[in-house]
Amino acid sequence: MQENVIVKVSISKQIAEQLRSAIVSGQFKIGERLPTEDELAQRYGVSRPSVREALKRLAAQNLVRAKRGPTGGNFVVQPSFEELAESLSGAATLLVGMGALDIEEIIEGRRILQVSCLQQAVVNADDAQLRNIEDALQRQQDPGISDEEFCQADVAFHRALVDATNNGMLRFVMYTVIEALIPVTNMVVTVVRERSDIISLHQRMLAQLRQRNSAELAALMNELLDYLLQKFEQATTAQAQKSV
Amino acid sequence: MQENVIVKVSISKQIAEQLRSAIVSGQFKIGERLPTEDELAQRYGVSRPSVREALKRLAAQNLVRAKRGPTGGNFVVQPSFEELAESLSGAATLLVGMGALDIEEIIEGRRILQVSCLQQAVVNADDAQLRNIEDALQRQQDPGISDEEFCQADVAFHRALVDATNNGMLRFVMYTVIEALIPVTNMVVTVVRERSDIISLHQRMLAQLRQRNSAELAALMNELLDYLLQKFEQATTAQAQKSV
DNA sequence: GGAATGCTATTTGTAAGACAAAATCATGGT
DNA sequence: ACCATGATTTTGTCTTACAAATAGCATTCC
Repeated sequence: MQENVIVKVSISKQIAEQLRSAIVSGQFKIGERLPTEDELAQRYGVSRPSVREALKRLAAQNLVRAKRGPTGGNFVVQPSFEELAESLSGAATLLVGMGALDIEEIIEGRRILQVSCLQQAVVNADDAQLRNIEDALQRQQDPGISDEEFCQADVAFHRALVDATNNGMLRFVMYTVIEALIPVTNMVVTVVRERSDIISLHQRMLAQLRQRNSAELAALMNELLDYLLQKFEQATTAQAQKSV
Repeated sequence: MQENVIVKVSISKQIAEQLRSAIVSGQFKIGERLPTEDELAQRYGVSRPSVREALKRLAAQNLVRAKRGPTGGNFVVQPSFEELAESLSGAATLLVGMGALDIEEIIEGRRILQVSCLQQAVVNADDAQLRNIEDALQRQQDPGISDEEFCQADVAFHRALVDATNNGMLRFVMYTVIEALIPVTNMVVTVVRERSDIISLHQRMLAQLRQRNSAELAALMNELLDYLLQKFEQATTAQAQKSV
């Protein structure tokens, strides 16, 4: 059965790839149950642990989900925006955390991307989306919340802005960018402790969005990012001095 | 040792998460070898297969890599742009393939994002990057290449454009967007078979980029995406009729 | 007769032990 | 001095077994 080709790739990886392509090519439809682990093992002529390792690889990519019991098995799962965006964000924060991207780059990239998103939002935002933005802003204004909650509301605010573009591709991509900036926002908020400036800018942005004023909105976004960058540099130098 | 808390989450997943956070928090540095599977199993009080399943989850996220032999082990791997972008693209094509994003959205999103990237590229592109763009364009012009090679060159062209922004964040994000459009380009090329129009547009874009003409460049990008959208619709209706 | 309860079968989850394969290093022979 | 060979370490894979969850069925009690 085994070809005498020298394959360096581990069996579990091969099987994971085969299953993956079988899934994406539609051989296994969404929600469908794929064969039991024993059956897969038999079909591929390998042991169950190998099949399981392959399935875990797919599970890590949110492609399958396991369920126990008679009606259980490994099911092809509909990858949701949220999960996929989450794994993207995980990758992005990894890049940030390991220093592959520096803060200036991130802010500059976000400036470019987010300004253009706002122009799209000016055209497409409907009332419900404006309300979502306002909700996030309201949460942010509560002085009783913790720093962490403030940052969460901050993320929610920017996500709501991107949602207002009514474009799934933009949402998917921008979630990653927004998430990557969290550490910065976090640092600025916890160290410099300037919530009011951020809130004020957000309020003005929402007002301009309501008036469909694209140019002013872009200017405000630039102002916000300038502010973040400046405060971030303050925070890092302050920390550097404190540690000396 | 085991708390009597009822944990529904599988052990391998828990361990994967613990190892992951240990890695991203810097407890295990990049390139470092983490303990042997036996040692990890002992340390966490679980069996080796469980540890292995956890490691496979991390391997699927390109966080660790295994190597055999005395100097072997599971190593924390430096996540490279290319690998991360690849897994992102996999997620994006998944979204496309499963119909969570429609083509109009993707093209519209790409229009917004890529036009702003080009404006950044106008400012930042250096000679080497311009050469890379030209190289990809050269490859695309060879009439002897297959459709698949043509699409690869097309991707390389657009990637080179994004690389010219000199911004890692943009590159990271845009690779995903570019990849998501491959099926469309592919369809247009294989069904409609119009390479020359695409090449011509690319040539004009490169020329305008060389002249640092931001406005004209944006217009050309819009023209290209309009063209793709139009041809895509032609292709789908043609296929629909053929299948009737 | 109906409903609740427990039993059973199925399927994933976890464990333990063994051997194979790769790769490094040391040792011995030529 | 250099090459080869074997020992050693570590991941890769297989086998077997049992635990846990859960759905379906049967049984029993009211």
